[in-house]
Amino acid sequence: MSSLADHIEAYIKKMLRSSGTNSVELSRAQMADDFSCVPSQINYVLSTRFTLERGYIVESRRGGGGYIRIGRVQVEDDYAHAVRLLQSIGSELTEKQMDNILVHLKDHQIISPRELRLIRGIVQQEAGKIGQGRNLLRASLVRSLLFFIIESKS
Amino acid sequence: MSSLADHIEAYIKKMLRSSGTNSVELSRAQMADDFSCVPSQINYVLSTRFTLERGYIVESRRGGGGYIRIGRVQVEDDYAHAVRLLQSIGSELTEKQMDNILVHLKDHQIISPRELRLIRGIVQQEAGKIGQGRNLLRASLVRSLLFFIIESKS
DNA sequence: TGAACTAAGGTCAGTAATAGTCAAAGGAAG
DNA sequence: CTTCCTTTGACTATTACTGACCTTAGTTCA
Repeated sequence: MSSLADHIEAYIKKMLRSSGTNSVELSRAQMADDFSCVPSQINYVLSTRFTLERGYIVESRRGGGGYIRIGRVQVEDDYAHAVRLLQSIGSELTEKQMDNILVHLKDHQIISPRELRLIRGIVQQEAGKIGQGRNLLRASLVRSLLFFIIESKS
Repeated sequence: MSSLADHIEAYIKKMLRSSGTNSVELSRAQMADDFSCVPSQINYVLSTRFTLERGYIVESRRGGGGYIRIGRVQVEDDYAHAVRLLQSIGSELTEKQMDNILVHLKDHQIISPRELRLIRGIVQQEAGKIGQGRNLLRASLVRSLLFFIIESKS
């Protein structure tokens, strides 16, 4: 049931975890070949799953000896970083923005997968109860829940 | 007597029981096909029977390879009463009502004094940001934060 | 040295595959 | 008959995947 994009994402994350250097380099064509797909599929995965919002940096070079390098953003202090992320939440938050923040925090082990699911569930449930102002509610809810979690752990 | 929605509910619960993992994944279209109904009927069942208050988390994704995943979250007996209290929170909540609930939960050791202060602080902060609909926001915020706390402890 | 060739990677728009929303119609229990 | 729950379907939104075409960098050789 999980899509090809999911598999590619998982594979890259596994490479990242086992790299030790927080950064991996790969060949787009090679990758596409390994997964039997068109090369642009790799770009699709990168642009949907490895965004800056989610805490990843992607660099690349074309031409002979070209490459794609994927790194995780470096933070000195996870706690301070999380607080900054929280502060970056404005008064409105779309579902996609929320997801990016949650995945970012999960990938950096600031919240657990279970907490991520719970927050998503709670927000979905509450947002479903109102007609207007969902983005406003989402912002409040996510800010509060994350603040609570971070505060509880510190 | 027993409606189609009931059958679908029972079927999903049976899948959950026999899954071993406390979570099942299904395809909305497939499900609708199996029960010879329109796909949105599945949404109806999910939104009326598999709510957070009843102990379920529903996640889904659209698009190719899309899915609906239903997970179970279990609440211990100690907290069942608190959950019922949560359910009684309507769509609006005044500051006074909120305080009554928080104090009650603190007195019954469901939340700690620190958590009480934290919730009050968060709600005050968020409520201060908006002009209208404070009671609506308070209800969502308190319900969500308390649910999160209870869920995290059980 | 620079034109032509080779070897990467990037973009974008179109198609297909799912799921979600909402309001209206239907039906059963009081 | 009224009210509440169920069922339906038309319309919408999101996500995945593909292929044609574009850009950039290195290499070769007249």
